[in-house]
This record gives sequence, structure tokens and C-alpha cells, in this order.
Amino acid sequence: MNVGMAAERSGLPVKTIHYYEEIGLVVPGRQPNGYRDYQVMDVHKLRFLHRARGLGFSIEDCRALLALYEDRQRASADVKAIARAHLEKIEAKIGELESLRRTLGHLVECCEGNERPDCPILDDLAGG
Amino acid sequence: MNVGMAAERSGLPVKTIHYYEEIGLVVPGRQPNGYRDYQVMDVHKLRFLHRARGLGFSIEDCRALLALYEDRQRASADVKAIARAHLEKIEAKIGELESLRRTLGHLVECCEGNERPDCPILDDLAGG
DNA sequence: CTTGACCCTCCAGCTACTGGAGGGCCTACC
DNA sequence: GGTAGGCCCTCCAGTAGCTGGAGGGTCAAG
Repeated sequence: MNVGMAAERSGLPVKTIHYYEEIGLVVPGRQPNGYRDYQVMDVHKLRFLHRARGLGFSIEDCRALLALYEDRQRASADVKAIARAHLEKIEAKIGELESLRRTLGHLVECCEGNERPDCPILDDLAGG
Repeated sequence: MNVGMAAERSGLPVKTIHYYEEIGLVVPGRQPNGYRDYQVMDVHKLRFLHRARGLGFSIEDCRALLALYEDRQRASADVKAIARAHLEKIEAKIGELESLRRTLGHLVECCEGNERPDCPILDDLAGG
């Protein structure tokens, strides 16, 4: 199957699929005319990547997950370790953003937002 | 003052200060020997950038905020608009990450994490 | 006169794509 | 047979915001 069809079935843009091939994630065969030739299993892997990236896993996480996905012998603990590490990163990021939201929200509330030049937001940025 | 001192006083790495010069955010004068020469006001601006970047404002937001910071006539509403737009982006990002956390947290809980190959995480990635 | 700390410029790389140029292939229609 | 449009190819450059390194110059102390 051509790359356009693989894109449609996996939900990934063609350019992204090219990129995944370039970095060795999913490398299809080629048709006699040079066009990429995707098998059903390749499309499964692309969909897997689509979903995993959507959950915020990094490319390197995805590479590891894909290897585990293809390894019928792997222990579920290996997968869980990657997922849990990622979950921790997400939680840290949420904590960070919430702290930002508090600070910035406070500043926005304090600012009159009128024609006058007095602005607690700039004052904070300058002085903090 | 040399870039090293500006770095120390602003809290930014030297490389970052170079970069901010390259993109025209804070452009210092030069000493006769070619070294960068930072004034007190430049350091204020660098600290301003340090704080604003720490609050997650993009470089282009920072450029706008810095222009407003230098403009004694500006209305506080202009600043507030940028801050509020940024706040909305932060809130959207938090919402996204929380949804990720729920999904991923659920998967991690469901996974036995043992020596066996059955793994709901991979099953979800493959089938979702 | 040498050591070490600082400074300079320029280039490459990171993440994960995205867009475009400039071309080939393939099918259908006139 | 010619052409229009849609697909495909490779290669290069750019995005954000730095970061690291190479290869060199400058300066103060001992």
C-alpha cells in the first residue's frame, strides 16, 4: 500500500510517516517504481505510534514501547516502568504549570487593564 | 560590564544572553577590545526576560512585553491582554495534561507489572 | 612567561516535525 | 498522443530556544 493510504489508515500525516522512516521507527519496503510499500503490520505500528505520541510519549519512549510491542516475550513490568516514568514527568509538568497559573492569574487579576500605564504585571516582571 | 557579570546579575547563562542579543532582544555596546559591554538597564532587561521566560512567556511575547516595559506611555490593558492570552494557553495545556494523566494513570493501574507478557498498556496503544 | 579565567565568532545539534522546490509516475479523458 | 491532476520521490531549510564545542584572542596574577 502507498504512503497516502498508510497515512489515512494510521491517522498520521505523510510527512510524519516519512520522518518515522528516516529515524528508523517504521521502515517499509519499496515497490518497483520506488514508492513506499506498507504492509498491514506497518500500519498497526503507525497507529500505535500515533496513539503513543498522542499520550505524550517521547519518540525514544515510543521506540522502546514499539520494541516491547514486537517482543512477544517481554514482561509487562518493562512497559509499566516506561509508562510510570512518563506519568511522573506529566505530573511534574502539571505541577509546574499550576504554579504558573497561580502566579500569572494573580498578576492578571491585580492589573487594572485600562488606559493608564501603571501595571502590576510589568512591575512584577521587572522586580521579581 | 562584561557578559559574565551580566549573567551573574541576571541569572541567565552567558550562552542565553548571546542568543538574546542575536535575536535583538538585548543588544549591548562593545568595549574597545570587542567584549560586550552591559549597562545597568541591560541587566534589568535581562532579569525581566529571565522572569518572563520562567513564567512561560514565549520569546515573541517577551519581545512585546519588553517593548511595553520600555514604553512609559503604554496602557496596562496591552500588557494584560498578552498575559491573559498566555494564561489561557497555560490553562489549556493543564487540561490536556490532566486528561493524559487520567488515561495513562488508568493504564498503569491496570497493568500487573510482572514477568508475564500480558500488558493492558500495549493493548491499548495497539488497539486505541 | 606561563597559567587560567575570561572573552570572541562560527558551526552543529537537540525535538519532532513541517513546508517547499523541483522533479517523476500514473490514470483518465479528449 | 497529449495533457491535466493527483499522487509519489528526494533534498534542503526552517520552526523554538537554546546548548555545546572548536579554535582562537585577551587579560591579570604569580
